[in-house]
Amino acid sequence: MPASDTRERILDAGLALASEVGLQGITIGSLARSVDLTKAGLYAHFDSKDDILLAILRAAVERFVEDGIRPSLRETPGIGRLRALFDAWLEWSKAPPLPGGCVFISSAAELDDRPGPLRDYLVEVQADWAGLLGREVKTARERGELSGDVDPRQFVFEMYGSILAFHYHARLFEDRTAETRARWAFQELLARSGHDASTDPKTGGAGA
Amino acid sequence: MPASDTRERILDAGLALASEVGLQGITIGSLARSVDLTKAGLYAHFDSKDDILLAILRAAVERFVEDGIRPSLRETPGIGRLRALFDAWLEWSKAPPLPGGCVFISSAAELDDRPGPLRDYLVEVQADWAGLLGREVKTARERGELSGDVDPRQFVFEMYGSILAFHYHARLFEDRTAETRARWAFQELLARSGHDASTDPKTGGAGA
DNA sequence: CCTACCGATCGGTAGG
DNA sequence: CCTACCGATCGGTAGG
Repeated sequence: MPASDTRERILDAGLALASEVGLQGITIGSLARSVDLTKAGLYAHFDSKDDILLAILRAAVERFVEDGIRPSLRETPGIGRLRALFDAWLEWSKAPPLPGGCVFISSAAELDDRPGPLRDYLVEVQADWAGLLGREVKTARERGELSGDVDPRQFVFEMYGSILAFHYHARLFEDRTAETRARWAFQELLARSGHDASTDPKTGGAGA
Repeated sequence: MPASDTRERILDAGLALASEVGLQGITIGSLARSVDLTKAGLYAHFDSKDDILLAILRAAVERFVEDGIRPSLRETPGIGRLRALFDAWLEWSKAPPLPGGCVFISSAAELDDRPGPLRDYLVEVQADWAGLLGREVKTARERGELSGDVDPRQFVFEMYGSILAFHYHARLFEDRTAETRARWAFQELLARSGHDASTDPKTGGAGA
């Protein structure tokens, strides 16, 4: 029971569209056209436009969990896993399985001012993500891979900084060095949090 | 010659509207209503919607230059001025003279994917800003306030990170600690760039 | 899942 | 700066 092939097709097209024009930029008409249905056809699968947008956001989350989080959880808890999560995050922000940028970052800018179920869902999802990263920082601290006085929330705040600056520089400035700079910033964050880089399995890829 | 009072009124209202619903969220009708004109009234002052949006973006830049950059330039070149610029930037991102968030950040997410004069202007303005910050980092380096191996572009990249993470956390998560975290991140950036914090005139405000 | 349609609003213009 | 209007599109629905 694939839930409905058409529904999946709609969400795929919606995800692609959202990454290009933003969630709010999606129009019932444009979405219908991109999936070769009439507008009424869409309403056979969804109740309202908001219902569609929410489903698209959920689909994006599913993909990120599948492609980014799940594989990272196979890494050893602590620094190793934290690094894998950062890499997955960066990879996703580069260009998900999508033409435009990261749907979460662009929709955050659109939604931060508009109360409603869409915003609520995004906040919930992002809080979960920040929480997961924070717990991994704690684990690394407990394992002695990070120094005892590292503040997990501050650490996660700065991880967000690297990713957001990457997204901004890569997409607006079309700056090819953005990825290297983001990795470098993360490396520096690890270093000043008491992580001994000389014990890393792989330290390459950085260098301003 | 105040250029036309009405034009100013339109831009003021447009700026406020843009910060709430985004640049692209502005509608000729909604803008006309918010300034108590008819749509045709707007076209007595502007040629097209894009013309209006561009003028709004220009008005935002003027304000930032006036309120943020200009006063900072009175500070001593180097660290002092860099700190003033960071503070002004953070202050502006908090809530400009505007209800919504920073127009440049939100419009960057909207425009990064849409070629055109609007995007071109934003890129130009942001590149100028990054350049100005970069030159100030260089000055600080030459004055011996930052260590010789600091990379100005990497430094500016990380300043962007702090501001963007602040904007994201404050607006989406409604996180009250966001400002403190951003200042802390900047302080850490200075510290690991060889700046001796003990010589600062004012070091307060940080503390995770 | 389509045809055919709803009232509202979109960006914009003619003419004054 | 307004009235009056343009064709196109918006989100959505009735009825099948």
